[in-house]
Amino acid sequence: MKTATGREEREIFTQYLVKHGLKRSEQREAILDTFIRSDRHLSVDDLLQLVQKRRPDVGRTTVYRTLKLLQAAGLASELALQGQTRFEHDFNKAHHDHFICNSCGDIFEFSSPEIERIQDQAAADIGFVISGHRHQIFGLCRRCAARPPRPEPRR
Amino acid sequence: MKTATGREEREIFTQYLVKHGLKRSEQREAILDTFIRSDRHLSVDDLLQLVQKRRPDVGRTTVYRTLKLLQAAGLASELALQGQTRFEHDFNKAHHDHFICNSCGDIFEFSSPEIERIQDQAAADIGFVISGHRHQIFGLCRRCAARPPRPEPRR
DNA sequence: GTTCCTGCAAATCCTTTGCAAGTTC
DNA sequence: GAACTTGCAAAGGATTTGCAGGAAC
Repeated sequence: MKTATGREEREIFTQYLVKHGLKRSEQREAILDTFIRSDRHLSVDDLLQLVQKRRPDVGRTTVYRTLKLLQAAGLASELALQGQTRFEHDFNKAHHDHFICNSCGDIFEFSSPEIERIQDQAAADIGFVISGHRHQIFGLCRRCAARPPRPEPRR
Repeated sequence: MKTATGREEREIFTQYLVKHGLKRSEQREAILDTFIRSDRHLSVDDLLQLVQKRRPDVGRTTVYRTLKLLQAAGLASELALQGQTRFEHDFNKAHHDHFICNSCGDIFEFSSPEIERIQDQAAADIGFVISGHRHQIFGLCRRCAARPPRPEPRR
């Protein structure tokens, strides 16, 4: 269970706005708040719908724009995932990797310092300076793997 | 240096077509051939331009359609890369990971059995059945890292 | 001859941009 | 009041689809 106060995130966002001469707004706060409360990996539409439950007047455009801000502030990061673009929290999160179920779409996270170490070494070998990484592992989650496979996996 | 005969790939593709009641065509062959010869990570446009050098009459639509076939046949795979979609060979290639230079866009590959092992273990822990993975590491390649950093990293 | 392929143009999807009206500072 | 935000609608870019003519089987 997570407390989801998001106090720190809110502070970071405010600082980011101030630092860049931007202004707060109810929409931005509603979006950040909704984003923080949800600990899932959301598409733009998911987030839009959640926000609109609270404030039906928030437009899709503003969600796009605010997500850009959240990324710039280091609070969110984009996850390009087989056609779908999703966003996840990027605050106080260790580098982590994703297990993505091809059947139900669920995403599980895991992190491994050992993998970090190996890739740092490999990077050093070729003189590459790492700034970030993205590791997606596809397959079937326990639940879906247990189910009998569909006759034709439909692309 | 690679021989780039692509004999095996061609066979696989032919078998795929036959199995699915599809037909061969000059365009498809030209596209497959061009794809095989290039061992880079291509965008649809890159591939289109290369193919058109040989056959100017090949349309973009056909490239899209043929790439879908190549994916279905297990010969190509899509690489979603910060806005850009690219395709790479997916035949006889060990699982591998990518270093992607944020500055020049170059892609370096590396593979690590040890990373494979770790992720297999992590998957087993949660009952996840792996079918594939995609690992992208962003940063600066040796050449670009050596250059003095730009004043404002522009978003 | 039937079925599949192709290229074009149009349609679609996702995301960004221009702009007039509303907010924040 | 000046500068920033917003939502809408329009624009943009990438990919897909409908269709008539052409090619493969």
